[in-house]
Amino acid sequence: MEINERTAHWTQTLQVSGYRLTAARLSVVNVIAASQKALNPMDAYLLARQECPGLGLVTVYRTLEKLEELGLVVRVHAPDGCGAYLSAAEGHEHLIICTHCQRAEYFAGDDLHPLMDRVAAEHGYQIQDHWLQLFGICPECRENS
Amino acid sequence: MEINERTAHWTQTLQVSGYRLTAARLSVVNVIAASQKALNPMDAYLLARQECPGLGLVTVYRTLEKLEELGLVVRVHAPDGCGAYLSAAEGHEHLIICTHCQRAEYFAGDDLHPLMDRVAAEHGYQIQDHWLQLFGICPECRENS
DNA sequence: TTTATTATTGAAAAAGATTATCATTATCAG
DNA sequence: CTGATAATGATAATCTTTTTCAATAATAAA
Ligand SMILES: [Mn+2]
Ligand SMILES: [Mn+2]
Ligand SMILES: [Zn+2]
Ligand SMILES: [Zn+2]
Repeated sequence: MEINERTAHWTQTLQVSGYRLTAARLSVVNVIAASQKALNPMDAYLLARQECPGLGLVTVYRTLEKLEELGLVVRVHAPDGCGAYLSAAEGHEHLIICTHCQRAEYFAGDDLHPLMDRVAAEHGYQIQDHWLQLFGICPECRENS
Repeated sequence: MEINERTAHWTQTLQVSGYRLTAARLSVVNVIAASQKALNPMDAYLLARQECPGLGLVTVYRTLEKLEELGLVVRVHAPDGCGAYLSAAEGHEHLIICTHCQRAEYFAGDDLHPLMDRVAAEHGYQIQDHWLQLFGICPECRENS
């Protein structure tokens, strides 16, 4: 999805959900929706303050909380931290994260059903969900090294 | 691996690595090595204090840090927290975690190479590592519900 | 066994990250 | 425009993890 399309979708969803559109909130939306990499609250705060100087860090936390609750962003877990947020996937996708620059991209088309069926049978678990993430070096970072 | 075997291995590894064997440290080792579920520092502290009453929470943090550095335990990431530790896998294995009781088991035999090759080709990433975790309901919890 | 070295310990303080309070302000339906 | 109230940001409060430091205990050497 394109950035403008995404911010339009997010602001509309916020509004439809009964949330008001404020300058502070929109600055956070813009920053997260446009970012190629997962941002933690402090990252987002520093970037969004360029658009909304009076912004408070608390508002960043509160906005991320709402975006997550609406399924528009997801929290990204990685070896170096689990407090960063990224635009949610479109459909069933998983992340590949660059260990150099932290750029994150989604990929689709995994089929873990055979594996899950086997594990379910062997361990007796009723499987509900799965997490899959790949880590590597992105094309840009491969060139610059 | 059996519990006694595991604690023996851990204490030996600690000693060989130049760390001293103290009552405080051993109480933490015993608790983590015996646990079926991932324990966070406070969990481990409360359990280990039964064996070592004077134990300090700081020592739990420090012991977990050393065990992780030696590859004997791993930090487990889950939707409800990323600060818990579990005995490390033997070889290449991944976790299946019960969303009811948090019991965690390893499973082997996943083969993500075809997927990783495809993603590498399509996204241009050089893939270094992967995380895979399944979530579900364990056999015991399925019965009790 | 005794001794010397020094890694380890736990209390306390400090630092970081996240959440709660609350008076003020801004949004938006009417 | 106006009124109801959601949202804001400063501040304080929590919660988790790390740092400091003097006292202690584990280990190797004598
Ligand atoms: Mn999948
Ligand atoms: Mn694997
Ligand atoms: Zn990169
Ligand atoms: Zn269970």
